[in-house]
Amino acid sequence: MPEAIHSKSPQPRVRFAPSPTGFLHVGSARTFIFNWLYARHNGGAMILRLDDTDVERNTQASVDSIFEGLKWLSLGWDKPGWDEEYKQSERIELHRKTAWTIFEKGLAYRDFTPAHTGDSEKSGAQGTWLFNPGARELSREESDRRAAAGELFALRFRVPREETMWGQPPSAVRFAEGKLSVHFKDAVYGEQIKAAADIEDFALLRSDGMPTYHLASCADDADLRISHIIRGQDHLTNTFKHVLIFEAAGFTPPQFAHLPLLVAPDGTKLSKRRHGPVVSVTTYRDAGFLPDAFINFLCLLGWSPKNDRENMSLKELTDAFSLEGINRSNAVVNFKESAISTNVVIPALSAAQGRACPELAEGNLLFYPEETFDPKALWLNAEHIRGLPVEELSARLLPIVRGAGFSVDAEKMLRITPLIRERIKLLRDVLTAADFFFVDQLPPYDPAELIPQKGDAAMAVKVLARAREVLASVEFKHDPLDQALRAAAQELGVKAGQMFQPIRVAVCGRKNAPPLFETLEVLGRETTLARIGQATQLNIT
RNA sequence: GUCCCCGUCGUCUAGCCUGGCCUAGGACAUCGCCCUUUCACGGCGGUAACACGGGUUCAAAUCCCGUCGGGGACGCCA
Repeated sequence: MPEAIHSKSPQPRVRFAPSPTGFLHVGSARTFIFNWLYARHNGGAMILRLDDTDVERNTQASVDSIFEGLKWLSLGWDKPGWDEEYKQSERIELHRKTAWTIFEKGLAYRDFTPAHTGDSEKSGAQGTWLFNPGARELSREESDRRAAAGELFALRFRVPREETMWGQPPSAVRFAEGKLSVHFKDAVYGEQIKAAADIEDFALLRSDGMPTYHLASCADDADLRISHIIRGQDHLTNTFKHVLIFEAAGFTPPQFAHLPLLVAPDGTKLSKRRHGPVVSVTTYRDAGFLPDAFINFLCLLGWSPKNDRENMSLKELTDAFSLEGINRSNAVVNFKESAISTNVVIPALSAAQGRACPELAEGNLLFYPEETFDPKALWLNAEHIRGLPVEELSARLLPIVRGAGFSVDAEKMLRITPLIRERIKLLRDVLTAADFFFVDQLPPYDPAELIPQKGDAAMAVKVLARAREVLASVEFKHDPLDQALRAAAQELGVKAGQMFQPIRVAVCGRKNAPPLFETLEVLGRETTLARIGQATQLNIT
């Protein structure tokens, strides 16, 4: 895609800047989606940048996981290119340059105080700390001398403490009623004001010379000419610091839009550590969510088109999206807390199928029960599944069926698909909804299931015997089957339902299944007769 | 602790800015009925919310103040 954006251009440039310290979770995914939607709706550009300045915690596995998640979403991005990203770790010189520019203006200073040893780490309740005593007042000469002598220091931002500090204060810094304050306007949360006395002298460079997140982020956003920063609300208070950095470095701060947080049912924000794979994007993928359904679901958390529309395509979402539709209160992703710990029960699936699935039986695959997912996400996914053309749905189902160890050809799958389309919420449900189409031998079932409603064992035997005769000669097409079986029911003096039930159980191995005639049609005469034959051998009581 | 943000059915939300049309609308979930060869889909209906307390006003979910509750940020992490 050609670089056609000028700095004065009205076209927005947004970015998604995850830090690779874990898998991509649903909260980050939503941030990505909102940025993408904003860019697409306004004909702007979307940039991907890895904020990887934390060498301690970054892992390649995280990078891979993030890409895996984004790839599944299939939305893509514009810069630096598809499957490419900016890496903060490769732009450190730019960050340093920005820091020293601020320093030269006298808006940052060297702090030679040794780094915190980490004893008061957990408390997080320092509250009133603003700067280390003595560090701020150090003369430039003294500062230069100690630095030249090789003393370690952190570079700190000199947050304005008195009116005269900034010679010509930018509009973001105001003085009123004896108090200095920092201002910015958030597209979602409105006018934001914070007293400078409540902002500590945060670090720009660490004593090892590495930039901090605040510095790197702002320097990059300015350099990449980001016009709108759309991110989680957990950054709302940090934004005052960012505004200060932008102004001190001589940049115009971009527009900000903070998103309400996605929280767990207990109200706390989603955490990779606490909630684990339950909040991972790949978990949704593996369970059989359609990317567009997942996107649709996430969009509805914290944003509304305000017209009661819920089931929306990507195109509709793009057309409808606007920052004005974002609300301010946190949204709960309604998974069951119990799902967090019940994620290693794959044998249950095989058992339900009554068949050993080579891969699954190993017990290595994780299985997430339905409660892992928000009911609304499940419903939306089912809606999207029903909205898919049969060919496409079938093509998506095929690899799942094969992956579970069954062999089906595409043609048969295409005939099965319409029969289960309205009966599955997740793509993986194909394994439990259509299993009897795939196996040669039906798993054992309770013979009592063969007994029809308001009937007895004798009726089941009678029905099965007659069905066998009828099905031996009738054409295996919906209408002829329908007529023949109904006629047989009448002959036997049983209700249609009482006729169909034993047959259904005999061929499907259970009571709940797709419509009978369509099922028989796909199964074919041979399999049908074999299964009914087997049923008649059972001891029905 | 300090600062910031938020508070409408169980959940996601509309309404709030520009008070009256709100005896608060929709969706999911849940319950019941209908359709029906089972299940599902679909249709119809039910239960269910303006956190609380004061103001302002003829009139407040909507405006103001307070209380309580929840969340977030306060690091040489991001």
